[in-house]
Amino acid sequence: MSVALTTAEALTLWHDVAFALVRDDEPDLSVRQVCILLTIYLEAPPHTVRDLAKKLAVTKPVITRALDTMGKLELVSRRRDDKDRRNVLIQRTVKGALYLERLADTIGKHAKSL
Amino acid sequence: MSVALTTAEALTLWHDVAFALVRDDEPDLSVRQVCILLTIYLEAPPHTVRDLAKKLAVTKPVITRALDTMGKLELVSRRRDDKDRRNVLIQRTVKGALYLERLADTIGKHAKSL
DNA sequence: CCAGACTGTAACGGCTCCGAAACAACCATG
DNA sequence: CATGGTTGTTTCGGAGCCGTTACAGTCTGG
Repeated sequence: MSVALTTAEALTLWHDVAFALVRDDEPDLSVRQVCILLTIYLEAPPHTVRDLAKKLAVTKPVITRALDTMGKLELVSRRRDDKDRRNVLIQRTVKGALYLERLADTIGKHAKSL
Repeated sequence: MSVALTTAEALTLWHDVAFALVRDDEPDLSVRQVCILLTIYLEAPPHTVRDLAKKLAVTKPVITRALDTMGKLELVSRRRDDKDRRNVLIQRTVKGALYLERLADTIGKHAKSL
């Protein structure tokens, strides 16, 4: 699928979704955090801190802290890798999946009404 | 125009754009700030602090501070209203227009390659 | 078995943001 | 004019995120 958007359409879409996120009750995630969350849910597992840091071109502590916060929100969970106990495997959660489904809904709804 | 997106498409689009924003050299704007900036550029002037606060359902200091930061980045400028000197009129700038044009490009590019 | 390389994490300092409340400048109505 | 209501801003305390650096646990190859 290929979608052509005018400048105004693209900006209106972005505005509407950002607006929905701000008005939402959910605590605001930073752009970085959303990016991390989406990477976890869109790309195939397994995900480690190192891999995510490399993919997003940020330092490892950024990933650790983002996992801390999103872990508290139960959008994501962590587990030690039994094969190599240095590794931490990042896993999806039901809440995280629902959160992103709602986000996709919001985006889709506003794209449809452009 | 009406654009239908699957869940995966919507999330991929959001991820790609967020990723581009994170990797960008520009200082990251928060979701709130982008929302304010887009409101200023998409809706018809004049814009006042009070109006923006009401539209986005945030307190006035949030707007003031966002204007401070974005003002430093020259994405937006302020001027006293001569008709009513209590008011501050928020104005667009060349840099701000260019910033949003680039954002629209990024969105459009990734929408096209869905 | 142990030195070195690799994991993820904690600690530090700096910056930004937030909401509530207090504030200063300004208008308008009597 | 004075007073009450309007505007935007500042201040305060608290919280979050960031990058750098330093750390603790784990593997691995000689």
